[in-house]
Amino acid sequence: MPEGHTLHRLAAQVNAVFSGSPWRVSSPQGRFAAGALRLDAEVPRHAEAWGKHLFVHLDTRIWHVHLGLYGAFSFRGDSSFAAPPSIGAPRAWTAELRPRYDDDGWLIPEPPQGAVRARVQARHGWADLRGPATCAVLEPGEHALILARLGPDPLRQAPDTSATAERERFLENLARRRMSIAAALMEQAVIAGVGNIYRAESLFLESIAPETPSNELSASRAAALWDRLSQQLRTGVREGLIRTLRTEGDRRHWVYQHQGTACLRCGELIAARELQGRRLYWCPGCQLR
DNA sequence: CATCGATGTTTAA
DNA sequence: TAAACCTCGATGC
Repeated sequence: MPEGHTLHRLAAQVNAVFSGSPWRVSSPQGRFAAGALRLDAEVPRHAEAWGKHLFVHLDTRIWHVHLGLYGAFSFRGDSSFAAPPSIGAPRAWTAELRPRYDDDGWLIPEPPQGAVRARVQARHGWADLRGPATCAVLEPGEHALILARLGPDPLRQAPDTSATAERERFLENLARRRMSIAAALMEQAVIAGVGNIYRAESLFLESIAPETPSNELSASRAAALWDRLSQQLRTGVREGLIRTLRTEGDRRHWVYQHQGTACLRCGELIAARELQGRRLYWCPGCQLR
């Protein structure tokens, strides 16, 4: 699940269950032992997402997490710990917890299962982080450096404000590149938070051929693409999954992972090919140059 | 038990 | 362009 919507959801969840109170941080796996010690000594104040990055601001330090392709947080706790089982890559379902408490009144967590890079505990529950691409305590200045390399994030813009500076930045970023629009949308410096599913689904719904050179897309179509992605990401945050297709059944996408089947709009067979190491999906009938 | 693939990114060649 | 990295669930023998 880790496209931008997942990280914004995760930030909200971390704020809901951790921000403002002391926590206990450990690294059962051991690979984040030194970092965990530094985080354990401070209070988490505020979590925020920028594109696919999560930052948790503590008193003086910042915890940086990037889930990569298959990282995930799993949450467990007693009835007052309101959290979904997992945010990130799909994880196995676990049985209901029988809460027991220590002498300080803190919930006693279960022994960690598998490779838990970081465990953060609150009084009534905890979260386990597995498989992140990045899990680090930032040095001064690193936060700003990471943000400087990110393009505009549609989820950090007020919705329904039509001509915004953020959207203008996106149009400028596209106009400056000769690569295909399909390649450009995956560049986090062009637009932050878009991944393989949103790329495929936004280009399909805007009827844009993926190989169209980024700088040949008209300003009006580029603006419509931003608005489309903005709306899709917002739906993703609201629903907790990527649904770009409204149907009665379980199908959630128009083209993503539907190669070889008939396009629901025009009947042409949906195509797929490898582009820079990722699968690209599109409808050759709807997405003409 | 082995292999593969996944909503990602960086580094090396 | 390819490989490396982070982890685990699904699939295949």
